[in-house]
Amino acid sequence: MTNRISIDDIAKIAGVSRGTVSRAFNERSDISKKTRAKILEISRKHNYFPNNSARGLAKGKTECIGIVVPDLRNPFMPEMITAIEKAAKKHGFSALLSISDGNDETQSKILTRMAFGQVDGIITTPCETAESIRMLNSVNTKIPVVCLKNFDGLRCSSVSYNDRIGVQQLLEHLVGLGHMRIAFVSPPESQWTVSARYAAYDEILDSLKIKYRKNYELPPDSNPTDIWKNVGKLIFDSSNRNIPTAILAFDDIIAVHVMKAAEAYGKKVPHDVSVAGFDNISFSAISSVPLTTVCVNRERLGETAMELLLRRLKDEIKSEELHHIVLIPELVVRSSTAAPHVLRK
Amino acid sequence: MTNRISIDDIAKIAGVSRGTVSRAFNERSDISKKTRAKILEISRKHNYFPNNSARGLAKGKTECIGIVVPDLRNPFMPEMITAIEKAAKKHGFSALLSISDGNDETQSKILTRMAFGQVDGIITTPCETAESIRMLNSVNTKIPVVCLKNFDGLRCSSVSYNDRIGVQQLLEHLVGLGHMRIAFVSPPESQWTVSARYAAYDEILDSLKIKYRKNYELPPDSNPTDIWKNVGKLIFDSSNRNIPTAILAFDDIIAVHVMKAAEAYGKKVPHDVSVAGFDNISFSAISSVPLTTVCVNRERLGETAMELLLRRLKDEIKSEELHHIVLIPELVVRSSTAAPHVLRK
DNA sequence: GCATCTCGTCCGCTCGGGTTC
DNA sequence: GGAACCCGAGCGGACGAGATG
Repeated sequence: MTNRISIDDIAKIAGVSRGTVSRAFNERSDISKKTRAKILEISRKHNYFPNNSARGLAKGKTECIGIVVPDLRNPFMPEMITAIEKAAKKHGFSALLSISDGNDETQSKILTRMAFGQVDGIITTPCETAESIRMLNSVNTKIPVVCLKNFDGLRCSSVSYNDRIGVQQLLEHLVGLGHMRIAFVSPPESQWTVSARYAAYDEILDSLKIKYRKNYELPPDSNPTDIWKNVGKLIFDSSNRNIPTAILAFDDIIAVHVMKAAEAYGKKVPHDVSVAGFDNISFSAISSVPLTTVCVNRERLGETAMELLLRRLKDEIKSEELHHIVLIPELVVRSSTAAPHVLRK
Repeated sequence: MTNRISIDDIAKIAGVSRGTVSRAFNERSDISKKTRAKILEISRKHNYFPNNSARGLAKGKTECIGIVVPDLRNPFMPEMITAIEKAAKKHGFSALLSISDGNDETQSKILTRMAFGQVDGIITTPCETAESIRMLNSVNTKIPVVCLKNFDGLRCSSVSYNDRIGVQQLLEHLVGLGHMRIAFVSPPESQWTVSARYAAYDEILDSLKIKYRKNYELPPDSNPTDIWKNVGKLIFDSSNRNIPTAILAFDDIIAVHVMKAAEAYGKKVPHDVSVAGFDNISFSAISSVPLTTVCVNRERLGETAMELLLRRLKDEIKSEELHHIVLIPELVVRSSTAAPHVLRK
């Protein structure tokens, strides 16, 4: 740090006191427009800007929020983060991004550091372990935490979207097309969201008086680019006598793998099998067969989370007061779903 | 901030001075193992951790780096960011992520704030305007800046990869397969990287004694999911008498659109037209026809950028000393390229 | 003389009571 | 009696000279 020029230097140059310079930068009322303009001009000329740490220390806030996510592999995350960062910036906040790797301990270290003066509040897609929940609840008593998921034991506000309605829209769409054998394909790691969507799948088919159930669970060891091979073996293998006519994938990524697997086994989508996903990631619109899926508005998700956080920061909401906001997803019908082949003959 | 417990409280409880507590947390030598252990234990019990702003102010550093990128739409970015954040974390740094939207002014505000005590150094994919360059050069005299691109006028260290070699590998691959009519498809916005790749395309074909040149430039107004429609009109329209047998796309995303367009016009990839991309984003391995592309190792890119930054931070490198590290990409041959149809008859 | 710890100063800024015209 | 400004006390920790055993 050469070039160090501080508030005192500017004060001296402007011929005012330190406090006045401070007031100029903090948009406070008790300063004349003229003085303020002059000070800002001088600051610009001398390339001065108030030091962030000092300001943070004196104010007891950082104007910075923390974003903690397990990884960025699913395009959903970057889109989500973009929205959060945008909303944060709009309110004068910066965003500290930290990747937990889905690891309890890593997450714990990140949260500790964040909670002690690194950020004013946290938006996170947390790990689902008991230890993680304990930690989040504890951090939430210190600085506000908004989770992008909501599950048992978590005592933090949350913004999420309604999995059940998403699943319902997709299933009703498929059943409406005439499908009676709809399978569910779930990812290797079992998370809360997976169970939630499966439960919805089960119950909604129930309400639609459909008996068929089939849950294909992907093996955990698969190489991310080879998932479709396992999908193929699991579902389309010729020895499988009871192939579903439609497949509800846990998310769009898996759906793409399902389509690829189908193709590899000579099945046409949607002619031989319909496929639907979840999330509407940008790629699903341009996949070889554009994917029918369910869309949650990331912009709104991000904005809502940020707004919830802001209200806690402004003390409009107390830490004991938990808010759970649930957004409604929308069905996006594309070409990967159609009436089952048998019906069309 | 309720719950506020400071270094003084811990000192009092432990029966030592403030300085000793500080030393316990800073791994300094002049403190006995026993005292240190005791202090850390007490801190843990009382849920204490040194305040980040105060520490930053006293030390004159934040242990935080800034990452500034135009957007996260291309999956390349999140992968890049993941690598940087990982490397940063490894060295005890947090990462502040800021999205510039490719906008000069936004970038400028971000950099100003970052340069004044918000972070210790910056890794960025900068805008390419004159104003942006001026700003970066100026910021770089205050805190170290490492760019993930390198272009004229920029006086910052950089880590990038060799576009020319990437293009060369792809072209030699295509020409080796027998292609004589290879077109280049470039994105709407014209950036430095586009010209660099086009220049490489031109010169390398020259050196391979191939005359054919064709640059399809995508219109700027296209909806991100509809790019392929424009590609189709541009390239595969039946009135186009001189359709190339192979297409070199600026990046994988465009390549995917090219493949989709080809399909829409009844052309089979690679039977009727070969397609190659750039970047090897995760999706290109699972697109309907897996894409031939060129791969740069993000892990290395991120790590290298972080290491370069660290050396500046440790004063091993002076700000006047510019380092430009150029990584070599690797060819990844998949199924989207093959010998041209005519040859195979 | 050495390991270990204490003390006072400083980092750069905000804030609010007090002062000035 | 305001509007505009000054002043001094923190904010929580780092650090180095000096004290203690």
